Amino acid sequence: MPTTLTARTFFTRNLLQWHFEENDRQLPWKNETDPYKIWLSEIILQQTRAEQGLPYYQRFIAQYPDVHRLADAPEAEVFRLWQGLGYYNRCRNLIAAAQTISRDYKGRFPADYEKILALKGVGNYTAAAVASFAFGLPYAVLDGNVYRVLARYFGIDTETDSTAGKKQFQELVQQLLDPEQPAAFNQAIMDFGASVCKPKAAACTTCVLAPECQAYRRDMVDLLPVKGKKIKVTERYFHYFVLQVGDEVFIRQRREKDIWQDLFEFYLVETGQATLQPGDIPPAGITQLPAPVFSNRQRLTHQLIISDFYLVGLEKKPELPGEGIWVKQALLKNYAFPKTILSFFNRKNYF
DNA sequence: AATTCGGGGCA
DNA sequence: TGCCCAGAATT
Repeated sequence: MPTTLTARTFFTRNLLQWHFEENDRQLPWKNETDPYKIWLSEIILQQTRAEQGLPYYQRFIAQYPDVHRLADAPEAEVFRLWQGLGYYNRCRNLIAAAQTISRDYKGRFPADYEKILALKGVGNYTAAAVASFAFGLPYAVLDGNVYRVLARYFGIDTETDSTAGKKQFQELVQQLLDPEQPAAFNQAIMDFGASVCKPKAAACTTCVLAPECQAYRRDMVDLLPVKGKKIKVTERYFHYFVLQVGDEVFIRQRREKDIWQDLFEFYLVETGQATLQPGDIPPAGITQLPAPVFSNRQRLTHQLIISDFYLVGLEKKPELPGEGIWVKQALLKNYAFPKTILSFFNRKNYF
């Protein structure tokens, strides 16, 4: 799909005009110039809606006003602040990048696209966002909004999750970028995708780009963009033994390469079926199978986690395989848990 | 090139 | 329910 200069001009000019006139929702990271805050907001917002990320952003800024504070914070404290936000490798990479900036760059965020891109957890999108918003560098962002807006406006049916698609859209948006005002362009195209050219129920009747929009012209708005990959959801059965001795509970940190890495959980027995079978009993001094006191289903992108929780009161701490710690209930708030575990805490009549 | 990393909002 | 969200890293 070759783009004419006329088309590029119309698109970019009208998009920027729309953005200038539109009173869109103000968010704390908009019109922000501190690269630390912009970077932090972008990491939090990866695959995350603004409404969901906003309270986390506010708590992070309050707790860690600058990159040194974040770099020097205890890892467990940062994870506790990230608890519930998901994609926890973002948190791990956030800490690593903060330490790189704090130590290698002495707290001075690099004003260089390649150096920004080299930071842990920073890919093409985030590097372009920070480079443009913080330093006014001419790098166009390519996120879910941009794919959608461009696929529809130019009538592109290339699969957006293919290598060819990424390349095609990346080159296109970079051509469309107004190098005189990269920050405004990037903000505009993402805001436009979020509020006008929405995934469902796009506001085509009032859209300022509709006159030149290929998808609108061909009545293909709901067919674009095209994604190729299908996701397969695996069912997993977790049996959590809430082992208690006095006012202490046994928890362990998930270290394996799996979901919820670095978060804490109870003693886990994972099986291939919903009901616990004789022989699945953990070596925890349990002589007979207890009945679950609570159940939970959590849907992740690729997995459905079905959990049963068993309350087990013990006289003395048993010998358990692997690593783990006994924690007083009052101190559980210092550890980061996945939502499945939090759902157990939040249930009525806990302990 | 394909998978896998959370969790929530929406029709 | 299925799709999507200010994506990135790993295999």
